[in-house]
Amino acid sequence: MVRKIAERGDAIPALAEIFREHGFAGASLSEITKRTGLGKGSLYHFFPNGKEEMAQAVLDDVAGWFETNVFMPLRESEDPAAGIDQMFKAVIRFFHSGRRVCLVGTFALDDTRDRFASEIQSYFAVWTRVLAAALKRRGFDTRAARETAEDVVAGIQGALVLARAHDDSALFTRAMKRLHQRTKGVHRDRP
Amino acid sequence: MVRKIAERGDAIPALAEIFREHGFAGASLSEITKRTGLGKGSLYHFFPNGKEEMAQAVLDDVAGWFETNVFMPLRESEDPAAGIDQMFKAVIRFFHSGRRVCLVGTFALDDTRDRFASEIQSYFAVWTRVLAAALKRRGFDTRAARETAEDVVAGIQGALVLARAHDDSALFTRAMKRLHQRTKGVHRDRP
DNA sequence: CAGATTGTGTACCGTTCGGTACAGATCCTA
DNA sequence: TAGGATCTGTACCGAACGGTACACAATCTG
Repeated sequence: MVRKIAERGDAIPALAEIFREHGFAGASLSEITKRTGLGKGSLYHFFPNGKEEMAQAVLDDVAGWFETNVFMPLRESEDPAAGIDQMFKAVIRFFHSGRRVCLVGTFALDDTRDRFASEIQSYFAVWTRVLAAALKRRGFDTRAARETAEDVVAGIQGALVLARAHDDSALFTRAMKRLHQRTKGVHRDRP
Repeated sequence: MVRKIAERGDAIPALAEIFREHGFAGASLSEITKRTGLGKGSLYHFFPNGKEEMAQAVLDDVAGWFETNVFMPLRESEDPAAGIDQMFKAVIRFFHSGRRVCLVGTFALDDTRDRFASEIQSYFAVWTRVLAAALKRRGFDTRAARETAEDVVAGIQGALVLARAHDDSALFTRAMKRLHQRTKGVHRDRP
């Protein structure tokens, strides 16, 4: 009757999706048991601190994914342009071309932020910092690199909001293309 | 014992703030009664359909504010640059320099969007459209106007996310300055 | 195979949830 | 000042909430 198959990590993708869809407050235990396939017993065995610990685990998982697939390429690519290319590829893949929302952004907007302030803060801070460094290596001066990095990270978050508001993933990919272009230096709005 | 002072509209600013802070799911009736000062009786007298109707009223109110303070200036200013100036002034004021979150953006991100899909969609659609028209009048060609408008609206939403993540309103005002600059035409990232 | 460790289902806890019912207070109109 | 319309506090509802307790099953270790 009992399945011993489950590991803690197996639940995390489902948990992530639930928090993305409903936010922290809206993610109910009943939905969590349903979608993870884990009963309350297992859930509280793996996450003794309940929902908060589940969300924490998801945030860690996201941070790890970004570290590997976004930050590391930005830091370690010999050619900074290649690192930035990889960043955009990874972002488009991770957010399912705008059909998937940013969990950290969602948490940042409501009072959930207070529970996970440092994780949320560092997610964006690290992203902005490593992107700015890559832009600098690419020839941007310090100030322009920092500003452009901020604009790009904000632009991605904003594009996710708009894409979801319009239920239009093409909007997202178009926005990514333009942001990518901006990382290449002088940019004209009026051709 | 009973105060007859209350009008439906009096509750809306408090309701808006509550939904901004907690999202739709997280906004509990107990907090709503506390912060509006209205008992359940009054609340359900003014909003027979409960929370959903309260949120609807708040969305209408926001739409009205933007119509007056953002969209109308963009549409009707003789000088489109002046209209855009007014837009940024209004946005900075409305969002309290980034200390206040966008209610519509918050709703857009989680499953609350499904309840208010058309209101959310049209908020962003109208904004983008009237801004693009102003940019066109300012000399942008059709395509650049549309793209820049999309980038600016997304940029504002993203800046709100980042400002709140970092609890840093200066980040928001800086971002607004740069977005404003972009509405003035050719733009350089690498000076 | 014994015994600890790990994982799981179920019943249950008190609390809070959104929402309803309704008597009565207050206000508006005439 | 009468009487209807509008507003409000309170008591209450069933359901769902997050979380706990615990017996027991599966697995791992020796």
